[in-house]
Amino acid sequence: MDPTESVSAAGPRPVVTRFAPSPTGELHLGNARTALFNLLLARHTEGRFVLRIEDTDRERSREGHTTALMADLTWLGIEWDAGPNREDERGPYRQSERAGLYQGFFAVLEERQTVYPCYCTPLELDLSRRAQLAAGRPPRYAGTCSALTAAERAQRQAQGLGATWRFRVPRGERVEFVDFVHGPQSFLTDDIGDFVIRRADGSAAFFFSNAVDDACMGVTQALRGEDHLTNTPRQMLILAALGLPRPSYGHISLIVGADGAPLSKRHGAVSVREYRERGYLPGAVVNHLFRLGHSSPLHGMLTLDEMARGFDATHLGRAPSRFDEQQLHVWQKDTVHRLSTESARAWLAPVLPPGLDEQSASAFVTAVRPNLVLPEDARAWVRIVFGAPPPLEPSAEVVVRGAGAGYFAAAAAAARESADLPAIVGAIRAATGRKGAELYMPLRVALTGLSHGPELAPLLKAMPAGQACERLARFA
RNA sequence: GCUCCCUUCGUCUAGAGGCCUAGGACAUAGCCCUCUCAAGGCUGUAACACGGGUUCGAAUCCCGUAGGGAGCGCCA
Repeated sequence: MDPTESVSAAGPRPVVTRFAPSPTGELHLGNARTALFNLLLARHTEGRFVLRIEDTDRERSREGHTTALMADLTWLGIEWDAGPNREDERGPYRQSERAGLYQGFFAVLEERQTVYPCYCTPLELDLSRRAQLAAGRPPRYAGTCSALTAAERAQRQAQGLGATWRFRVPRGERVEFVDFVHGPQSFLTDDIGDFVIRRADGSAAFFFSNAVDDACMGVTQALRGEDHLTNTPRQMLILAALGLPRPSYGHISLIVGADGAPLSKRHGAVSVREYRERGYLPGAVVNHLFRLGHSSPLHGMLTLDEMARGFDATHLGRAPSRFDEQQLHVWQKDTVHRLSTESARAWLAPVLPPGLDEQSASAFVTAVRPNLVLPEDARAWVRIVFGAPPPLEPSAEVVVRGAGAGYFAAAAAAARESADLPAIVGAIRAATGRKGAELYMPLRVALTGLSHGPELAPLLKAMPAGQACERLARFA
């Protein structure tokens, strides 16, 4: 089936996708990919992409995380049509501001008696779970409070026990749906315990708020992490009980580390922020994510628009994909090579010598950029170009000695006139008759201390006035 | 423990029973170009997790095994 086509009685509906993070931490690479794919899925047609902040857990949600999350998405170039800072009639887009709406739908469920109050304490529930696990059974809610009489409820309430509200899961039924990534799915309701949809403090729990919001916001495709796959029947049950439409669901596998284990701190950086701080560019990150768990006949660096055009939800992979930093490096290198001089200068600003004028900075950036992947790679070249004359590595020593004083006398004389490579090389050639590597290598080595590095001509131009001449004269 | 998901070159993947001697991209190796590195060009190495079926024919369908992952929360 084509998931980009959602058909209702009224005909094809425009696609609405969403990214619904909870602001309990930094934007994880896996979530960033989910956001990207949802954006692309919407943009592939003329659909809408919405950002919804799932901050119903007051203890763990922090406003700072929401701000950071949006900043990271924006940095990646992921822009939403509606969200916390772009409210419209379907909002508000923070769940913490939707309590009234949840209350309304909750009242419907209460009236239809598909929910009931549960007075079990966390301790009791924990004990029950352990006991079931120990007995080799699935740790499901035992149904202790499912058949309480009005009198029993009143009694518990009188004892001052707080109540959560559980959804009464029908017995002996089958919930089926077609996951647009994994294909047909079928679950037995008997495997699902009655679950909490309203916490003791009155707030809406995930299964409930998430499902209700998808319906209310007109979401047509819910593309999310595979960790939600087995939870989907619960949400379908809620939506069905409420008579609300459900989106079609698609679940993408999680991103794992190089060792195949779930991406975690021990793999190094896992958040978008960390990559940004290390100097990775958004285009590189996004191009890498685009290929993770998704295949496209398109090759090479793509813009978000090109990705959107080429995005194909039928080509979403089912297997977990590894986040391979080596592949990210390839995209990063490519991105760096394509930067305009101004952008490259800004990108390298943190490692450039303080107070360097714009023109010198541009010359430097132009010279070294082809050899960089990350800003830190430029540090060595900053030292070589702007610092004290670099010491010669042993092999370089040999090269310099082999060239002889006459070589460097000619070189220094020419360099005194200008930092123009052809002119300097021409003078040396005339004086020594050397050519090829014999001609160039002593020059490189005397100037940089190394036998490898960026092209000499731009490097020469990047050096402060008189620097080249000085370094060459050392060996004359 | 139970339920569910997953397994093709190093990596991302194409693959819907014969078009597969398994294709592509990146990585990698060699060569060319070249003052070195990078870039570019050319050529190469490299995979169907395993075992059984079904079939004239299986990467593809079925069963099992192994390995990985998720869910079963007053987290989302």
